[in-house]
Amino acid sequence: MIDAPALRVIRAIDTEGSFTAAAASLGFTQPAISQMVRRLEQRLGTVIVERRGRTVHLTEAGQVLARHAATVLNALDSAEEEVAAIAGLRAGRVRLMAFPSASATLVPRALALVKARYPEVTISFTEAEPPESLTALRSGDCDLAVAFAYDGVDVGRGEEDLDGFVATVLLEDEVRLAVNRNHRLAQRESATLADLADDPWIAGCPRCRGHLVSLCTQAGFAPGVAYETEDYVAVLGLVAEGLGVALIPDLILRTVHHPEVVALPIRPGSRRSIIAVTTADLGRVPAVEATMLALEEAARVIPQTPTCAALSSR
Amino acid sequence: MIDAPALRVIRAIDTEGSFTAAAASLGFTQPAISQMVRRLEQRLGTVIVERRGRTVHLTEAGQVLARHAATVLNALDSAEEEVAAIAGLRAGRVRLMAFPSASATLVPRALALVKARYPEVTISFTEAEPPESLTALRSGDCDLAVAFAYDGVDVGRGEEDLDGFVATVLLEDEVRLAVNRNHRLAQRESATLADLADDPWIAGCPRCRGHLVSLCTQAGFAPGVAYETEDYVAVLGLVAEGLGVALIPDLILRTVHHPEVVALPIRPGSRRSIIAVTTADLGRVPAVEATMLALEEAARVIPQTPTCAALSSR
DNA sequence: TCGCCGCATAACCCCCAGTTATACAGTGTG
DNA sequence: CACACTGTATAACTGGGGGTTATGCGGCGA
Repeated sequence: MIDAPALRVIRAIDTEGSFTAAAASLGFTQPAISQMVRRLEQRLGTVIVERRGRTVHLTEAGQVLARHAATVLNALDSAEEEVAAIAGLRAGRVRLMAFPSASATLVPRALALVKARYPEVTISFTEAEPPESLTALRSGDCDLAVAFAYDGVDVGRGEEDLDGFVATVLLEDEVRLAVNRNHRLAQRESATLADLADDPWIAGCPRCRGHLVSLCTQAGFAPGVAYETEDYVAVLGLVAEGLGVALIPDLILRTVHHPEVVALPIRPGSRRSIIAVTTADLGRVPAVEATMLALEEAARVIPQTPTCAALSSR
Repeated sequence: MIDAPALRVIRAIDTEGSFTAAAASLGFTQPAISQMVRRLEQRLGTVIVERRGRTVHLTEAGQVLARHAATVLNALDSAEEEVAAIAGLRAGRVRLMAFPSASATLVPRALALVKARYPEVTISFTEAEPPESLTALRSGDCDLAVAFAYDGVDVGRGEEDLDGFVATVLLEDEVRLAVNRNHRLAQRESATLADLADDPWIAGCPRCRGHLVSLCTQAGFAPGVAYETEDYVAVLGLVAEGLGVALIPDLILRTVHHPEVVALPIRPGSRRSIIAVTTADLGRVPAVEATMLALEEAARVIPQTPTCAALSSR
């Protein structure tokens, strides 16, 4: 019935005082205005402008329209501006979730990068292990998740999508064996899991434990899990006390050092991929995209751990 | 860029939860919604809805649009409603101007009629003699004027328009001669102006005075104007005191009676037309039109004064 | 009285926004 | 595990709304 262009015309007529001037101010020709007014009048069933000789004036109905025109056009303008701000990274919000050990270096660095480039973009950050973060992503409570996948089993690898998600590999994280420095294997250059078939094991998060069991099974034994904790600092503490051995991603060992603990490469090598996950649509939201790029950039600064191949050729 | 239909669609998607449901609720087909969203997205340069499997959700930008959609659509709705109210005579304002003696019966009756039929229509009323009321009409300060025209000389007659105005004759008002009941002509059935060439005259408003002079000139003399007042009650008072004679419209004599005053028909008869004047555009404004009709109806209740022809045949 | 300025109208035309038809993807269920 | 159901995306087509140019007409000022 009434549309925005019509209101713009009404407003222009009101302020300019003539059809011709209104047309000029809107970039139209004069007949366009005449027709627009006529259409609107016969649609509304009442006169909205009073043609008095060479000048035109709004009738009461026209003034009603002009009054509401301000509201409507202002709202449209601010909507457009706000969306443009989001599109232009002058605004926007990203709900980021990452697993605890990514929170240590990768995420803070990426957050800093985004904040430096786009100060108006706000990123809310929640720690969560991959299963929860992916659930949150699925349910719409999260825009971008930093997760990890062990050796391509847990979730898809590379640029592939998992369950409709889009995942980008940020970096590869070599899994190492953590033993007490007095452990019988502490001086070795590397170890196989079979060497530790009888040691008590300390398991991390459920997925990590799953990975541990899987690797040990491949090595021909079932690990005796003596302790279980999601906190890697605690894991290191347990190892430091000589209470057991553990598999710990290299990324953790770079941030949490412990003098009593020695980290050995394992053979065959095992890695986890640290990935950024989002949906195809959210990946195209500017703020999310920018955060994604910042994560990739932050990951690039952290040197990749030597690959299994490079390790064995040493 | 952003238009009202698009906002309607966004809102529907938000509330309905799917394109199909939104389409159904708006009476569109599903592809229409798909295309609309796509268009909007590429126009705005950002993603608006996140397609997650079988369900869709608004992104941050989409939520911004949905939020403003409420403002815009509400404003449009209320604008439409207000205009419809004006068009349907459930609202509206008429600025009416009438000359003093019309205010006595004609206008009050018309106002009452309008108020009874359309209680929500408000009529503001200002007394003004024809020249001022027509000026106000021309300048936009008045929507409808009740004026008078002496014998088709002052302003156009009948349905003709004067200066782009539209005039409708409400009633014909016979001009009579008012004399003191002791006047030498008081017992006559009628009089000619020539009979009163030597009497002192009492003149009314400027236009009335003009008319008096014009009639007397036709009768071959120049009237001696002893008193001049715009107030017809005062005119009658002067006549009652025997201070002079006056020409007074019949309409006045019907409302203001004075025992000392006798009103005689004059020969040749002279009348003034009481007309309702507005512009072509304003005449199509429902409230103005309704008031105009009410004026005509009110005039019909007041019996026409006998015409000059009927009088002379008596 | 003439000329300029501004609105109205007619004829034309293009593009946008719908429609139908159909393919494709995700999600439960036998 | 496959199938059916439900929902979105895409393609091709079509109609009409809304703009343009050209022209007429009326009011206002010099």
